[in-house]
Amino acid sequence: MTAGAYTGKDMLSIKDIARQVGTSPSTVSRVVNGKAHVNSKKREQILKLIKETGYVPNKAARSMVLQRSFAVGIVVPDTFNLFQQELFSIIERRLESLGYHTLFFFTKLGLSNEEDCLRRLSMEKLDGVIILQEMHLPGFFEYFSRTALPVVASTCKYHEYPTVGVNEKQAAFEGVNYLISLGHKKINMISGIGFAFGTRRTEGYYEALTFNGITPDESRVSSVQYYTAEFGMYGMSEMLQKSRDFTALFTANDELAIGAIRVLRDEGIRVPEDVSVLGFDDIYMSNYIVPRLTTIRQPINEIGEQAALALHQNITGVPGSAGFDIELPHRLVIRESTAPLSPSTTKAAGVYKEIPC
Amino acid sequence: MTAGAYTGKDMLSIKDIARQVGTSPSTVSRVVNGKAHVNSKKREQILKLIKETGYVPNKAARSMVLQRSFAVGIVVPDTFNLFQQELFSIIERRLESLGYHTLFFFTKLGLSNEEDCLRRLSMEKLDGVIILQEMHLPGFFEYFSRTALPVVASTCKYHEYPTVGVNEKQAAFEGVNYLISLGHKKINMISGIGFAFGTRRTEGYYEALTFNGITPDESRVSSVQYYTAEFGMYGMSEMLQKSRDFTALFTANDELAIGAIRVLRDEGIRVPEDVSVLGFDDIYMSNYIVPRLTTIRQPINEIGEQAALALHQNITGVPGSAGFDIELPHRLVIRESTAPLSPSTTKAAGVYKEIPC
DNA sequence: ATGAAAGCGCTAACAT
DNA sequence: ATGTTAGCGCTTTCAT
Repeated sequence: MTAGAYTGKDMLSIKDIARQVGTSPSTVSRVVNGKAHVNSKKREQILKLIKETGYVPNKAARSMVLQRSFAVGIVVPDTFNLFQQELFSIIERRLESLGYHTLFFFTKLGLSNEEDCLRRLSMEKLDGVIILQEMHLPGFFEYFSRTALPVVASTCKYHEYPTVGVNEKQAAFEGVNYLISLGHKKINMISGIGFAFGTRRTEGYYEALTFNGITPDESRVSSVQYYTAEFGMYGMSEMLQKSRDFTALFTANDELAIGAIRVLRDEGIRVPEDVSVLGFDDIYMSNYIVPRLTTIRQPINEIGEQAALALHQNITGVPGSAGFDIELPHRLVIRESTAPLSPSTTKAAGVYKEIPC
Repeated sequence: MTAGAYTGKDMLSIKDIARQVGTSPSTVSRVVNGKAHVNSKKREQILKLIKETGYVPNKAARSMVLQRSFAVGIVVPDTFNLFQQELFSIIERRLESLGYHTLFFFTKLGLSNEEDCLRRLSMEKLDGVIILQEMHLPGFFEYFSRTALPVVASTCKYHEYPTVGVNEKQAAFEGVNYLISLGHKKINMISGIGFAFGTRRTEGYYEALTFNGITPDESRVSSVQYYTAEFGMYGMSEMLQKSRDFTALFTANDELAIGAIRVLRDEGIRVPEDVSVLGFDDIYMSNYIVPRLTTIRQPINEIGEQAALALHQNITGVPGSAGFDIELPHRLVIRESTAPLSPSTTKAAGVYKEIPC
């Protein structure tokens, strides 16, 4: 079998390097992997040749003997919202700097879709997995356990694996509490279905009301199918048809808020003069839209950073690093979409100071 | 060397399956790969066992003997804008359905960063590469040529490789032409540096002016560092300090437009009553912000679809498929951020009908 | 139709 | 310090 059989992938191997220097593959391997026990003159020589020829070790071969892939999987929902997209970018970069490749696993809701995802995931000998959505197929957990695969969840909780994120319920609680402190009592909420984060945020909403002696009213809460601006519009439209008797709105994420504001505007309802709107996440756009969105900020950089790091530590077995949940601080970012109840006020009052970004 | 040496990754191999069925690895391999020449009874038996045990072939091993990775790389700029993020998602999904994994390669501007990117890229025996930004390091092209790696560019042009996207210059031309048809003559532009797409769109702007007998004025054009809302704000602020004598603005992408509108608002300048704003890309958000953005739509789904498909065809060597640029139709989407020059008019006039999304 | 054997490029254990 | 050897899991001739 000669080289001619291949389609031009004339990549040179460790043997080629060894031969050209007049040494053995083992020595070259030692040099490539920065190991000791190699004559420094020979080392220089090899390094030089590697640079000249542009030799790079074949990952598949390495992967095979080392029994690892240098790749981590990241499981993301098919409904990949802006916050998750931003988070993914951060995690990906951090992982990359730690020497991993990131393999994407989009998953649609539904067991059969998850099955497909698991099948693909298990073909790779992944070094670890980061999860941005809860999976419901038992096979996942079985696979993770059986293969003792390091797993960390982020912005969601998955079995006993460590998770990094904010305390969403508490954050929502504080956000709604702020709305109440502004004088609002008739506070509606738009949430979504399918993911637990919507539920946790809704719980915070209910608790804040109860805590302040306001009787929660389920008819004030609407759950839409996806956490998108489009569905924020649907949710708001539907809500307005039922009743206009509310002065504030809390949405489970910023995209829903953006859609809701859109409908409010179209209906001639002013934000924040007539209705205050509070989002969650603080996606990049929230600071640029009209009106600038008041929202609960997740420290996305830290979350991504910590998630990547936690996984890395789990993979490399840093002692004492495994198994701990990391709760990062959220922050209420007060901008222009919320205002005191008083109908004459135009802007968010000076009681609360804007927290610098 | 017994199994106990491993860290719990007790994955079974093709040999295990073979032994349990009482046959040879070759036969199992044939079954797994759906090849002929295997007794149908034995085939069933093997298939059954595979399902029961959850056996999946080891990709690294396959990769090694097949001399391919089943992975395609996608090179994206470090400044990963919303349009590119959306496009990436689409491409990733399509590629996934074609049986590839997608490996991310973020690249910062600058030769040394590109070098690093190339080094990582060449470690994988990629089946192909999709490029969303021009690379300037000659090493890339050398590597692609030498290894005869299938490459397709999207939303950018790279050497002689096929590209899929819209005719940006023409699209910008038409957009600005629309602004002019609305009566605008004093049309400013905010573009960005670093990527050729900004240049192409700027060219279209200049040509439209010239075409309509308006003398281009370089002081009306400002180039900012990044194509983000934040820099759209910077660009607009700077512009306003120089002169308020313009009635329309064209931005090189939607995010710049969003930032520019933000500043206009803050300055009490109404959009579109005082200044019409036209974007480019039609990112998801553009249809939900206040005011809804008039913009030039790139058919993002088709672009992603075609890019993935073109690469796949190049990889599998579909005859006659290689080397052709695919130009997809753009479309001016008229929403609320543009209006006729007449200062009394509030909304985009009825001359142009809104094109349905 | 099936099995034996070679080999993909690399690393690690074992000699020397 | 360095080379030899075995083997990671798979596919693919080549026999049979």
